[in-house]
Amino acid sequence: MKSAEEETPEVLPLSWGSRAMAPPPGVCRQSQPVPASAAVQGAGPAPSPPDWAAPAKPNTPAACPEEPGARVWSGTVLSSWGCEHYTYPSSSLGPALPLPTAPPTVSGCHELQTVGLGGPPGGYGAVVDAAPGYFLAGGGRPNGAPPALESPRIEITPYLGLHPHSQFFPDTELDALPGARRPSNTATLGLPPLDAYRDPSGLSPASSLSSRSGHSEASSFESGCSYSYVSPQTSPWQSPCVSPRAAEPDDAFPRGLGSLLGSPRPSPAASPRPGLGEDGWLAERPSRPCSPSGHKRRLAPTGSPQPSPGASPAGSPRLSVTEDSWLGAGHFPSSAIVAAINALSTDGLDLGDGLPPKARRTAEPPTPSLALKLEPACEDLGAPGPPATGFSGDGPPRKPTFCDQFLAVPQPPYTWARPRSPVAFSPTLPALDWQLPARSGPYELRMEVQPKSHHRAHYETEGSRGAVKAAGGGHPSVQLHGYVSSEPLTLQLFIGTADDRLLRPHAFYQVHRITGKTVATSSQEAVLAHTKVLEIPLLPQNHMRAVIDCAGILKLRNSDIELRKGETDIGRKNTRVRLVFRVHVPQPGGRTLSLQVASNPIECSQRSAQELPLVEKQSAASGPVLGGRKMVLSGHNFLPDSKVIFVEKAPDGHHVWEMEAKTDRDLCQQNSLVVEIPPFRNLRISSPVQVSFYVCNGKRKRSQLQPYTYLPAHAPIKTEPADEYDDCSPLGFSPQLGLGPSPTACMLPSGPPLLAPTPSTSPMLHELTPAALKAGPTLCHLGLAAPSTQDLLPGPPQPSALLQPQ
DNA sequence: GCTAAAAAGTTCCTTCCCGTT
DNA sequence: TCAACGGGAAGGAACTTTTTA
Repeated sequence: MKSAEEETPEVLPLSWGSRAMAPPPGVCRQSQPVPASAAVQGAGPAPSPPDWAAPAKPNTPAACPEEPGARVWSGTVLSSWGCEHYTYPSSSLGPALPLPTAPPTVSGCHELQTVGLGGPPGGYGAVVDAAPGYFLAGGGRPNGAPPALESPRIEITPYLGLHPHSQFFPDTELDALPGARRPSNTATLGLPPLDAYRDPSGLSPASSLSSRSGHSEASSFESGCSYSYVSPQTSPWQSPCVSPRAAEPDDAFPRGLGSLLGSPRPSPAASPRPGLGEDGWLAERPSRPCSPSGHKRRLAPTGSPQPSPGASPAGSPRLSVTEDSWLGAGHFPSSAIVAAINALSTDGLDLGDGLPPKARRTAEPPTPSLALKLEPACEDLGAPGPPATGFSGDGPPRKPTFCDQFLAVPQPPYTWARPRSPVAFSPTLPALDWQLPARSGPYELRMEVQPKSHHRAHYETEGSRGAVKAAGGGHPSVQLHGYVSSEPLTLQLFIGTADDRLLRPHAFYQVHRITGKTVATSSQEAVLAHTKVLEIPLLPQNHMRAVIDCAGILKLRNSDIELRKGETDIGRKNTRVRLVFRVHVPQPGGRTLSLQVASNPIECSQRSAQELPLVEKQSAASGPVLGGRKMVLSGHNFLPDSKVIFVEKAPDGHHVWEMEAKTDRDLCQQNSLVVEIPPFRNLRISSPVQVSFYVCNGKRKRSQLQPYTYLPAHAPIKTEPADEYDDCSPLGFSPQLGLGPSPTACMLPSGPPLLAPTPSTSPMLHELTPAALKAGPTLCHLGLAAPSTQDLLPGPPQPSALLQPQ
C-alpha cells in the first residue's frame, strides 16, 4: 500500500509546519545558539524518551490520514506532567522569580516575562519556559521529558501584559463568583473581558442575542449572574489573547468596550465590521463578512450597545491543530510553573511591581464601561453583601435583581451566591488544559450518560440549536462518586478538544448556556482564561449527579479565531469536541482535589456528521502481534464498503506501515463494523507497539485515528474492551494523549516550589515542607524536587488530580 | 521529464430558510 | 403568537487535483 508520505510532498506549508512543530506558547525559540540550560527545550536534540513511555511511541510524529503531509505527533506527551505539577510555586512567595538569570537567548521571552507579570495568563508560558531552571533536570525538562523538536516555525511574540483583558485589571466587584464551594483561592481578579472568548472584531454583524452567549446582554440577563474571571493558573495555551495593538494605550480597552465608551460602533446592520478602520489589524482581516444582505434571520436590535459576544477563546499560542496532529510533550511548557508565575506575579494584588508603566496603565479598568454593561445583569455585584458561600438550596432567598425583572426563568431550587468582591489572588485550580484524572482516592467523577456523537453546533448568527442530547434520549449526565459531605460542589463544564492530543479547551467551540422551560438544571456562565465555562451545581440531594440539559455548543468562526495573534490552531475540519467536566473537592487541610472527566467525542459540523465515519467504541484496545482477532467497532456512518486501515507511524511522521483489516461485510451495519485485526509487520516485537487505525468510507472520508496496541507474543493479552481500558475515553485514549491506559489518580500540591514526597499516600501526593515555604522559587529546586520519571513508573505519564492548598 | 501557473473540481464553512415543537 | 429547536441547503471561500505551458 502506498503510504501517505509517498503521495504527499514532504514540504509542508509553513503554516503547517509552524503549527505542528511550534514551540510551546511563549517559548521564544531562537535560531541562535542557546545555552544548554535552555536549548533543550526549544532547539536541542531530542533526548531519548523515558522508558515508561516506550509503549506509546512517545512524541512520535506521524502523518495524518487526512492531511498526509501534516505532522502528527502521536505518543505519550505527558512525560513531564507529574513533575510539572510539582513545580508549582506558591503565591506566598512573592514576585521573586530569578528571572534575570535566564539565558540571554531567551531575552525575548524575558521581555515578555517582565511584561508578563502583569499580563494575561498566557504570557506566563513565556515566563516559565524561558526560565533557566526549568530546563535543568532530565535533560531539559523535569523528568527528562523530550524537548521540542526543531522545525519550521513562525515565531510569535505576543505583547504580553499589554492586553486589555489582562487579568490584572484591578479587581472589580463586577467580577463576581458564585461561591458554591469554589475554592476560596479561585482567582477573581480582573475586568470581565467582554470579548473574553471571541474576538469582538469578529462579531457577526447580525449576531442574535440568543446565541451571543459569551457576554451578550441576553445571556447575561438570562443568567443574571454571568461573570468572567481569568484563571490565575492559566496556561500558555489559554492564550495571551493579544491584540496587535493592545500596547497602544488608547487601544487598551477591550474593543467591546469601545462602543460603550462612546466609540463608534454602529449597529451591526450598518456595517459588517464596524471599527475596522480604526484597527489596522482588523482592516486586514480577510474574514468573510456577512452575507450580502448583512442580515440574519433574527437580527440583533439595531443600535444595541452590545458590541460583541466576546473574544475568542484563545488567542492562544496553542499548538497546531488539525484533527490529526498534535505535539509531543516536549513542546509543552509546565503549566504548573506557569501557574506559579501567575501566582507570584499576582499575589497580594499589588501588581505594580515589575509592570511596565504601559502595562499598568493598560490594566486600568474601564469602569464606566463595565458598569454600563453589567449593571442590568447583576445589580448586586457592586453592593456589599455576604461573602461567597456557594449556592445552596438552603441559602438565603435571593434578593430580586434587576435582571429578574426581565426574565422569567424558573428559579432553581438553589441560588448562586456571589462573593462581595473578588477574592485575593492565590494559586488555585488547575488551568483548563491541565490533564486531570477522573478518580482519586474515594472520589470518581464519572460520565453516567454520554452525549450523542453528533451535535450540530450553532453559529453566533444562528439561533441556538439546543442542548447537547444523550445518545439514548435525554441528556448527558455526570456524577461524582465517593463524596459524602453535605456541601454542594460546583461542576465545571467546558468544550474541549477531541483530537488525539492533549485535552484542552477548544479554540473554535464554546459551551453555550441553554435556558428555558425545558431546562431543569441551573447553571451559570463564567469565562476562565478565554474559555467559557458553565458551572453547574452538584448537590448531595441529587447524589452529586447533574443532568446536563443546559449546555449547547457554539461555533466560532474559524477566521475569527485563526487570525487572532498567537492562535495556531486551525478550525478547518477541526470539528470534534468533547464535553469536559471538572469538579474541585475540598480536602482536609484546606486543599482541593481536582478531578476531570471528558465525554466521548462529539462531531459538531453539519456535513461531517452526516458523512464521515465515526468510531465511538472499539471492543479491544490491544491484542497479540499476530493479529487475527475480531474487533467490533461501534459508531456511525459505517458502510459495507468501509475500510479499516491500521497504520504505524515513524517519528518523522511517515507511515511506516499500513495494512487494511479485513471487514466482515455481512456483519457491517451503519453503527457497527466487525474487523479482523491484521498481524503487525514485525512479529518479534519485545514491547507493546502503539499503532492506530481509522475507518475509511472513501477519499477524505475517514474517521479519526483510533489507538490500538500490538502486544508481544509473550505478553499477557489484555482483553478488556477499550471502554474499560481507559476511564476517560471510550476509545482507550487517554484524553490527554490519545494513548495508553488511564492515569493513576493522584494528588498534587500546587503551592510552594519545594515538594516532598509523602510516602503515606500516593507517590504523586506531595506535602508542602516548611522549608519549601521559605525557600523561595528556585527553579533548580523545582526541577530537583519534582518526582523523577522513575517515580511515575510504571506506565505512561500520570496526570494528576490536583491537591491544592486553599 | 520537470516545474510552475492556471484552470477545474472538490470540500468545507457560514449563513439563511423554513418547518416543527 | 412567539421563540427555540433542528434539518436542509445556498453561496462562496478554501483547498486539491488536473491540465497546460
